[in-house]
Amino acid sequence: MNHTADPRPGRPYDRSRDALVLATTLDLLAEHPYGRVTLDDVAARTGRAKTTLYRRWATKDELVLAAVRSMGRPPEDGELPDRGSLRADLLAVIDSPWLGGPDRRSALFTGLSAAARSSEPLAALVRTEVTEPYVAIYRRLLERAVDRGELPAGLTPRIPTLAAVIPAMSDLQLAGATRAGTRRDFFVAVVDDVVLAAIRGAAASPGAGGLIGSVEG
Amino acid sequence: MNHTADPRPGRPYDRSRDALVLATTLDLLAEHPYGRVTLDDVAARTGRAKTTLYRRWATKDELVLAAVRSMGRPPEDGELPDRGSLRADLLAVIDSPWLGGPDRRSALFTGLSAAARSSEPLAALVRTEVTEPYVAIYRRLLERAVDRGELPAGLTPRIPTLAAVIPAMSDLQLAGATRAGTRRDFFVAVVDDVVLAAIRGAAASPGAGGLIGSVEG
DNA sequence: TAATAACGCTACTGAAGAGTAGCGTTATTC
DNA sequence: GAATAACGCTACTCTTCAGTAGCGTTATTA
Repeated sequence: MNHTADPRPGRPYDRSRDALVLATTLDLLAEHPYGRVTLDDVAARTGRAKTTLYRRWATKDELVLAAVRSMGRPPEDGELPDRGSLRADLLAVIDSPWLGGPDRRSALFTGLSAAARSSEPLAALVRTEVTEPYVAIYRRLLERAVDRGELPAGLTPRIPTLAAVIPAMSDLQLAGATRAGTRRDFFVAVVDDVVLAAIRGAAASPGAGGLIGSVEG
Repeated sequence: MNHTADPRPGRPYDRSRDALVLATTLDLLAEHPYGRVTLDDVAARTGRAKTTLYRRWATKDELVLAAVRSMGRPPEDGELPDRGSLRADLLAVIDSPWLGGPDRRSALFTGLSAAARSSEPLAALVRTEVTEPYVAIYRRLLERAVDRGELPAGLTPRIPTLAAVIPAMSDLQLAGATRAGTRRDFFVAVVDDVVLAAIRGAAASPGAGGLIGSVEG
């Protein structure tokens, strides 16, 4: 494949399973708390020796970091067609295949959230690679809705607040809500509420306002 | 104080700081992931010897268990006056002093959610001591709203789904939303959206419906 | 074929943390 | 005062896990 490979002598790196290693790291992060994801497990589940993992990534954090980077990005402008309404746009984000769709993506976010608490560089990476692109999407969708006339022009958006509820609901489990439906069901319900409220003007009291934003005066 | 104390000879247990130990355990759980809350820390922060802690609670899990039990319960029917509207009722739940109010309570739920993933008995306890009473409150509030005529009588409630979003938002941090306001601000925004949508009929598509519930036919 | 470097494997080091043993001290009952 | 048991303290055991060392094997280049 790659004819520009380095001309070093000796056996070359076998990169064929690197992607599997990264994916498995994410899988484990979605399943267990960060502290219980061990490199021995990753090695065993991917058929690589632990020492081989350390030849690529110097520390556990660097492996997780690389795994996060390998996730790709949420859908960009071009891949996010205008569905004609704010509700349809938000549902399209939810159902985008990024990270395996809404349920797996949500579980993964839960794991990353916990991992970010254990390592500041990792937290920074999660912010730039996951949070900010995600927030940018919502900002764009709200601009569209304003352009469309669905939302008032004077809207002060509360993007991070909105973004917080859509991608991740780690406490669904705490509330036993998983038995009442999938995570996707939950997100759809939120979207239904949020959009209807925004369009009809949720801001009952000044300063409060709904998740999407508030309108001054 | 207690004249019915056991008549055993020897130095009696000094219970004076037991409550402090339990409270400190919860504080640490709100601050760090479960795996990084150590009994050495609890001992140091409470001025007790680690061995003394083990004379009361046989394992770390039992300590956490006792701490959860010591939290008390969310406000019961009698302590939850009818505020006249669903919105006011929900805000009253949010602002109840249980567990130190909305922000601390939310942080604590985040910690408990993580802890519950590490221990099945602990998960069961969190369900019965935290989740179920909390869910019962929402059920009661929705019944009131139906009685009041605010919500339609044929409502199929989605209580666990609603309960999931109100008490805990561990991923606010992931989305950087904490900088945009307190956790309480977030909950209030959710309530504003959810209530407005429920009252005006959010269920745009059958089967979907908002967080509060859907109406058949 | 010689040199090189990745491979898997086994075995290790070192740190952290749950849980325990033992001891001298202190508060209580009889 | 004697017996008892909790107290704080130090020091330990045991387990888990991040990270490393060394070795025989294998894939590659020159």
